[in-house]
This record gives sequence, structure tokens and C-alpha cells, in this order.
Amino acid sequence: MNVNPTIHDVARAAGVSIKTVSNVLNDNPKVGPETRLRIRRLVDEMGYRPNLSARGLRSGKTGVIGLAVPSLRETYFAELADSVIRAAAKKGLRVVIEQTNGDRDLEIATLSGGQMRFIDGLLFSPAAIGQQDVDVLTTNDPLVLLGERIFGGPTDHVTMHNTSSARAAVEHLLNIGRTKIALIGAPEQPADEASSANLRERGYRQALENSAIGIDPRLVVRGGTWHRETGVAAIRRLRESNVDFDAVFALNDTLALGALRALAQYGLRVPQDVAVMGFDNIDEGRFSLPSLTSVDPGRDEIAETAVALLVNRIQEKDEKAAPKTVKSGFRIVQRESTGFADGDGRTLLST
Amino acid sequence: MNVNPTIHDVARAAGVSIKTVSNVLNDNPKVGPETRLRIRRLVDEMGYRPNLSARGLRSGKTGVIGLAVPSLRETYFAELADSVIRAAAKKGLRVVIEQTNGDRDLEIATLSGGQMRFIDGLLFSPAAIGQQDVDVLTTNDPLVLLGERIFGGPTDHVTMHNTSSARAAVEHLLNIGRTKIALIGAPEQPADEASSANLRERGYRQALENSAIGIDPRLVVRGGTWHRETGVAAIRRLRESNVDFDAVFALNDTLALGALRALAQYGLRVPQDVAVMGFDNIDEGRFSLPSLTSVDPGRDEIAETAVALLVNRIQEKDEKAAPKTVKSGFRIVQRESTGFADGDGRTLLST
DNA sequence: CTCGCTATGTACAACGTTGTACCTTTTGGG
DNA sequence: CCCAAAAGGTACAACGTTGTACATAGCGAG
Repeated sequence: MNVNPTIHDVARAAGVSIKTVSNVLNDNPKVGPETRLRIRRLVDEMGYRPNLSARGLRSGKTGVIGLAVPSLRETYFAELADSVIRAAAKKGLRVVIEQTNGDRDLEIATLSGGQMRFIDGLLFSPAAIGQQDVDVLTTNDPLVLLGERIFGGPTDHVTMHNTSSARAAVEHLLNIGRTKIALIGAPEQPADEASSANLRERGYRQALENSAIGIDPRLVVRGGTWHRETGVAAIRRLRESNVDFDAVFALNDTLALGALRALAQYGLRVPQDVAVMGFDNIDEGRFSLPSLTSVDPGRDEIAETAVALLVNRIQEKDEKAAPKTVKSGFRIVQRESTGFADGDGRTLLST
Repeated sequence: MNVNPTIHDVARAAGVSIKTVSNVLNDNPKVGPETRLRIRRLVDEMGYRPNLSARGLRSGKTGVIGLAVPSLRETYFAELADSVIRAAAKKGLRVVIEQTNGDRDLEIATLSGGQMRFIDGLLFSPAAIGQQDVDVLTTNDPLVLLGERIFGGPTDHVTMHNTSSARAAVEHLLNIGRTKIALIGAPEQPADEASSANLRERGYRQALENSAIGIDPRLVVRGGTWHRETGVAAIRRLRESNVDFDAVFALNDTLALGALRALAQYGLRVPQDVAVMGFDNIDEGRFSLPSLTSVDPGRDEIAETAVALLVNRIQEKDEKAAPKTVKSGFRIVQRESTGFADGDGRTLLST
């Protein structure tokens, strides 16, 4: 019994037809109780495990979905992948992870790639393609878009309240009395596309324009990837430009963590001299020095919703339903970097 | 052309047999140059993409490997997954990630699970099973073990120099003049199994026993998962027990980062009052406050080696080669937490 | 001009599973 | 006691691909 047994081997051993074995495996009703039991036992004994390629070929479903993200090295996506794998596991699905490295060609290749004849559907988090590429999303294969960059496309879409949560974040900084609020991680070109960066910048502008304060362009640091280095560099730029600031809104947490480090190097105390607000609420922010106030976009909710939508699309028989867009709720978790110094932080606002 | 074309559709359109199309797709030589070109063009035009289930069924290979890790929420494993996906992509393989949550039953299920009839092979990083479970590794399916916990098993194994690198790490702390070196993240029961924790603790003990200093059991904090919280708690335990310490060796970086935070809360300066050494060299450690000296186990090397070994096993025809064990090199990267305050840190020692 | 080779291609089976259609026995109601 | 229907099962094809074995044409050497 050293080689993998097939359904034929089990059937032969049980003295029944292969279809009966198949029926047992799939819990089809047309099998007598004692036959069922006997076959179950044999399956265990022989170590039979169905061949998913064969099953996939016959039934057109593999039980595997794809998740395309820029890179698991970016903490947000690692945590998102964790949530997606858990959500998928609950539905009996496995997840193949494809890293696109934020490369446009790779993203397009992933969307139209050979891969699609193997996975039942794809969760796709774009980082490079934009509104002008909306037609590459037109496909018969189940596809759910995650995040921003493309709106009104032909697919389901799970996104977050980028603008309003960013506005709420900046309002929190205003509420604690800050008036010179720097923005870091802002897009290279303001408002050139529906990226997370642009949508969040819009929230920043709205909050400041609604207040009496208004925008000081010197406080907006543009450019760079959303990594820790960029956060460090942004603070350096602000210092070198001699502009005064008492708060920093970083468009994601890794930027904010880089900023925390740079601020400390300049001898600026957080939150006394400068308050810092991040975005994403990654685990790391609970343990930084100081711990980081952040916008929590609800990763688990995003993942569960996205997987549920994808499963619906996969099961969809003939007529396709119109594309759905779901926005997950958000909350703001206040921690030390904006002056709340107790344990795990507190939820300030939630939708 | 709204439905996915098969090789039959392409063959019909080209006026050739399906086998000729197949030959083109697989770069088999027996096709004339102009036929080849014509079929290539049709494949592109029609958007033909091979069905991997069918290919997998026929050829027994799917081009997909599995990676089983405790959780992508643990930074080390997220970065390892990144490296593995990259290494696999170079060989034309995709990666399904299975999270075992450090759960023994889940780990065993993953090893013997239905999954194995679908992936070509598995990279398995155990967190719960141990030497006593060595027989669950006995399988015909290609399997490469990553990390510790089981040695001398029936499979290939990629591991690191846990003990000697930990010894080198502690020697570094001794070299900078520290004598009261705490150990955090130590195993619950000393030396009960070949876990990373035990092997690294052994290195700690060797370094101290080789010096004139010896072990002070009050400096060894046992128990807890290797997360930031545990690092925080460990420092609290040390403070509450009133034992004096001038350095901390954390058995992984997240522990160390938790420790950094707790030390700051107690007003202890790093490295002036307490030097801190981590293990894993995750990205985050380059931007913590202060940046973290750490043992770099060479994730990329580990991933490349593991994938290469797995590919060899997958291609293995009849007789199986004896199991191989490969140990990756390590280096120690010194940063601010042990007194080196310049840019990206410096490599102290490398193998 | 014919043999044998190479170059190019074809037909068919097989991989392991599930869906469809059918067949046989038992069972119970009239 | 007979017949219909339910219960339990079977046989065969099909999913899309690739390996094996064979077919045909063209061409150069003898």
C-alpha cells in the first residue's frame, strides 16, 4: 500500500462500483448505511485521499482561490492575507498567494494569466493599475477587487471609507488641539487617480478646510513608497524645510512608525511636541514607542466580505448579478501617540 | 469567444490535431516552424490558457507547492513566505499557504491531509509537533521540513545554526561589556525538545559558561508565545523580581521589540542601561527605537534552499535519495540596541 | 526509382473523478 | 397477490490534457 490509492482501489477492496465510493465521499444519499460505513472504514485504512486535479477537472472547481497583493513584506498585506486565509478556510477553500510587487505588468499578467484556469476565483488588490486599465478586469472568471484605484469596474469591489475615515482621523488631531498637521505619504501628483493616497489626502483636506485652519502646502510631504524609510525621510524633509508642525498624519502605519523613529532622533517628544496618527492599525502599532493611534479599517470584515462575494460569484450559475461594492466600517483607535496612555488603546469612533 | 477555449478549440481553428497544439505549448520539437507560429498566434488571439487541473491530472504535477506555517501574523513567517513565494516563482511554481496556528492537530492534518493530492510538495514549518511525531513525516509525497523541532526525520530539512548563532549573539553582548544578561522567550521546560527555543537557550548557556560568568537562573524568563506582549511581560517580570540586568537576549525579534517598549516604560535607556539583542532580523527592527541588533538567519537562503530541495524531490524518479539536512549561514547585524548608531547597522559576524 | 531516413504530424488511450441514465431488488398499499 | 415506487446500486461517458504508437510526405543516397 505504498502508492496513493485511487477511488478504483477502494471500490475493488469494497467490492462495489467506483460510483458508490464517490457517492460516499460526497455524501450522496443513494448508499445504504452499512455499505457507507464499510467504505468509510476502507477509505481511512487505505489512506485514500481524493485527487483534487481530477475532481477539479470533472467538476470545474478546485477549491482554491487566489489572492494577489503587492508583497507580504508589507505588514498590512501580511495581516490581510492572514485574514483572507482564515475566511477562506471557513468555507473550505485554500489560498494561493501571488505577489505582484506593485508592478503593472505583473498585475495585468496575474489578471489574465494562466493561473486563472486553476483557481476558482481571484481576490485582487491592485497597487499599480488604475482607472484607465478598467478593461483588464473584464473577465468571465470570478474576480473581487480589494482596495482602491479602480471604481465602477465590472467586478465586485470591497473597499473602505478612505476619505471619511481620514477626515475623522484629522478631526481627532484637531480635537486634541493640534493646528499644524503635517501629511506624509501624500501622492506624488495630487488627485491624479483614485488611489488610497489620494482618497485619504482628500479627507485630510476636508477636515482642515472645514475647520478655520485650512491647508498649508508646506505641511504636505509628497512622494515615496509607504514604507518605514519614507516616514523617516518625510520627517527629515519637514525639519529641513523649517516649517513648524505639531502633528503628523501618516497615510499608513509603517510610514507612521518610520516617523516616530525620526521624531525621536530629532528629540521631538510624541505626543507632547508632535502627535502622530497612522492608518491600518497593524499589530506593530500597539507596541511601538509610543504606541500608535490609527484608523482601523476592519481587515477581518474586509476579508470575510470579499471571500463571501467571491464564493457567490463562483457559485453563480448563468446570469451574472450586477457588480456589488461593499465598504467596510472603520474605527479610530487612540493610543499614546495622540495622548491616550492606557493599555490597548480606546476606540474613539466607529461606524 | 466568451467561454474559456480548450486545446480542442485551438486545434479546430488551426486545422491541426490537439496533440500538435499540445506540442507547441510544451515546446516539443516535432512541430514545423510556420505551424508553430500560427498556433502561437491563435493561442494569443483566442486567449487560450491551459487548464491546470487537466494538466495536473494527466502529468501528475500541478505546479503548486504548499507552505505550512503557524501564521502570517507572525512577522518572521510573513517574511519567510515572501521569500518562499519569490523562490518558487523563479522555478515557475505557485504557493498555497496553509496556516496551522501552532495547533498540533492542524499540523498533523496538514501533513496527511487531502491537500497532498493537489500540491506537488510541501514546505512544512512545524510549531507544535515534535520528535515523538516523527512518523507522521513518513510519506511518499515530497516534503521538506523547515526550522527545528524534528531532527533526523525521513525528509529533507533546512534549518539554521540556532545554538551557535545564539552563542555568538550572547558573546557579542559579553564583548560590549555586559555581564548580567537576561534571556527572554526561554522554553517553559528547559531542554524538553529540539525547539528553536531550546536550541537557542543552549547557545546562551554555552556563551555564559565559557565566560567566567555562568548562569543566573533568575535572569532566565520562561514561557509565553513569541509575541510582543510576551516581551513586555518578560521585562515586567524581571523588574518585579528585583534582579539586576544590563542586557537582554530575546529569542526572537518580536519579543525584543516588546522588550524595548517595556524598558522605555520603566525609564531604562537602551543601550546605555540595557543592551538588547534579537533574533530573526525582521524589517521592523531596522526602524524601532532604538534600532535592533539581531541574528540574521538568512531567510532568502533558507527559502531558496528549501524550494530547490523540494523541486529535486518532486522530480525524483524512482529511488529516493537519503534525506539531506542543510543549515543556512547566519550573521549578526549590530544596530543601536547594542550601541552601534549608524545607518543600516553593520555586520559583525557572518558564516 | 526505391529504400530508408527525417521531419511533421495524427489517433487514441489514459489520468481520477463525478453526472446521467439505467438496472435490480425490496417494500408496502390496494 | 400484484404492481408501483423507493432504495441501493451499476455502467459508461466526459472533463482537458499529454504520452505512446503509428502515419505520411519529402528527400538524398545508392
